[in-house]
Amino acid sequence: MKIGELAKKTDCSVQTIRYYEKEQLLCTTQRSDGNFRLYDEAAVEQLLFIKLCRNLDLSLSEIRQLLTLKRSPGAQCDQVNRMMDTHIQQVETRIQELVQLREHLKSLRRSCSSERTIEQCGILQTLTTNQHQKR
Amino acid sequence: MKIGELAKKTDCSVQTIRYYEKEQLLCTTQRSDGNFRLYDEAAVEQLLFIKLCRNLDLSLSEIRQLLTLKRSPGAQCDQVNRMMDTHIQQVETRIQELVQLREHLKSLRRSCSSERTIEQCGILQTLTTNQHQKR
DNA sequence: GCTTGACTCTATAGTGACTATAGAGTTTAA
DNA sequence: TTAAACTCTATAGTCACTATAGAGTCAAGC
Ligand SMILES: [Zn+2]
Ligand SMILES: [Zn+2]
Ligand SMILES: [Zn+2]
Ligand SMILES: [Zn+2]
Repeated sequence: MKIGELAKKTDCSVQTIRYYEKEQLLCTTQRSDGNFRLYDEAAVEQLLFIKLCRNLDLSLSEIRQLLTLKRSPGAQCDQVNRMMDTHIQQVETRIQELVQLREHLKSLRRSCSSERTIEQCGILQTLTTNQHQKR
Repeated sequence: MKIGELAKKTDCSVQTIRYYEKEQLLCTTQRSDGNFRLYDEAAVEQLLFIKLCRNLDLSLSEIRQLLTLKRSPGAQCDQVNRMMDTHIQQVETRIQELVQLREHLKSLRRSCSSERTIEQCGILQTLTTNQHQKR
């Protein structure tokens, strides 16, 4: 199948597929006489695997590592598990940061009502006067 | 003061300051004889304002809008408030996405223990076999 | 055989918010 | 005077794409 069909089957843009090839995540083994990329079912599966990993927010470099590991079936799981643990930890950290940010934003938002002018704006005042608290 | 001193005072890198100038967030009004940028206390305050906004994850474009608003003190607060509300909503959405992602990652992680080989890896199996569930 | 349209190719630039160079010029202190 | 420390501009890199431009390929219909 040609790249357009692979794109449709995997719900992935044609440019993205070519980008993954450039990034060594998906190699095109065959080309047609007219130099068109040709793919088989294994390519569909590999691309779907990549998509699932991207949905888990794994980076392309992490996915590349996973694909390499998949090709050495005798190896131990440690590396996969460590990657997952690190990844989960990063997501956890980001959630905590965002929760704090949300509370900060909400309290800032409470310092202003719509009827005011910019001059009296609690939000801008807070953001500005904080700067003068040098002690 | 020169750019290095401004950088130290605001805990901001020299390149970032120059970048903000290029992005019209901080204009350099004066230059020395040797073409060095010169700043005053107002620049320190503006840069600190920008930093506070960045800590709130506001985009440079949003900060540019806030700076413009700050310069028209008679205007109403609506625009500021709308920006904050939108921003809070986006943070909220992102938190929910990440919480779901975390749960997904955790359940995936539970499908494997370190003693296994890649061949038996529950994580890789889940990511791979999902692809065959075409119905 | 020819045209039209849909597809594909490569190469390049853009996104956002920086960071990191290279290669030049300026200032300051010893 | 010379060395170090600073500054200047311009350019490229980061990440995971997305969007062009300009060319070539292919299949159907006339
Ligand atoms: Zn990761
Ligand atoms: Zn306000
Ligand atoms: Zn925003
Ligand atoms: Zn495993």
